[in-house]
Amino acid sequence: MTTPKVISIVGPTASGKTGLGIALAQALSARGEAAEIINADAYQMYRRMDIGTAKASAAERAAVPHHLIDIIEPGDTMSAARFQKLARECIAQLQARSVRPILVGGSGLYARAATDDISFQGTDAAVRARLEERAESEGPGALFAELKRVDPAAATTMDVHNVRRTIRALEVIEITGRPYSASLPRYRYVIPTLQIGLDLSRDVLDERVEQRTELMRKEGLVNEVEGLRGQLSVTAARALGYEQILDYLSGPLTPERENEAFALIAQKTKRLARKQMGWFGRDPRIHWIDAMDPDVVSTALDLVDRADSGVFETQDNGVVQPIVHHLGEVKK
RNA sequence: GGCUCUGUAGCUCAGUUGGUAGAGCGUACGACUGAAAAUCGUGAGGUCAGCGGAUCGAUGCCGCUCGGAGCCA
Repeated sequence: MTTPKVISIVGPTASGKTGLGIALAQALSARGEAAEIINADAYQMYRRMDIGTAKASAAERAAVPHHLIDIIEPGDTMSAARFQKLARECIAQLQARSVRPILVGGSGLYARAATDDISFQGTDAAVRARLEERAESEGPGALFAELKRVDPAAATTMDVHNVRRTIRALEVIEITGRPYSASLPRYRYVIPTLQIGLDLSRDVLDERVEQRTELMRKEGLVNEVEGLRGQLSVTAARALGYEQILDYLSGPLTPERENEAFALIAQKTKRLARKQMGWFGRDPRIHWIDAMDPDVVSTALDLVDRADSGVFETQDNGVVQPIVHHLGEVKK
């Protein structure tokens, strides 16, 4: 018998990924197959950032083991490359114990880093610092012009104003001596995986986002952020929800400003959901199921069985047309 | 009731010494490999509150109407 496929649950924020992951793990173990969860959500890796990142509750985590949650301090920074290493080690360890890994997370790049044919090229603080300095002194145009000269293919996938990505591309070229464009990722699994996407219409999603934002407020997001003030890394301070509350806390604490902060969080969360829909909607290998379906778990279980039997192999190699789904559909 | 200010994109506002308008945010669509809840690109959207007047021509000038804000009574 071959190793069962890794399950990766993806989809926009507030679509129910956490709940489905846990329910699926329980359903699998109910029929004698051990399964545990690996978090693939960039911000749930930070300790003490609980409410705003919508982590699984203590009870849920007691019911099914979770990995890669609460692994760094709020002052630290995660990266896709570091996550890739951690996630692959974790997958290997679980599989060695005959436990099926269920990846759960909405950070598209992270989910792909775990299972796809992507290799990160390393980084060099000195090289990066020099490039950043040049961007300051010579302007982003000069750097982009250089990228265009040394790696025209890479230059076409970005923009003059995107300094961050331009710097990264030049850094990789300098470190490896090869074009940045030589190592672009493809939609190809390196670890056999079944991706399950949770799909739902925009109006339902928007409503769920609003409810969840309100819930975060009631659960004490403001207090949580207040307790973390001054301890957050640049990255952690940009987390959705945290950035807005930090801004609120830096001014007069009026009810009006608090309302505005939460309205902004809901608005930006909806935008994040749309971005995630776009990112995941592009991957032809994802098998979409209706998040509102009362039988999501059995539908997902059925997908797992079919994936294990190999019927998706052709499609998951990107040969077949993507499955029809209604991600991004605007209800008339 | 009187005086002053004010009404421009979904929101906050620029602007035109009269030649039918812009920005930021939002929104839609898109790119994306070491911060990815990041970073960045493109587009849609406005009878410039309404009506009338003078003008070759009004969003801009004049008058009235309607709606805001403030001051004085």
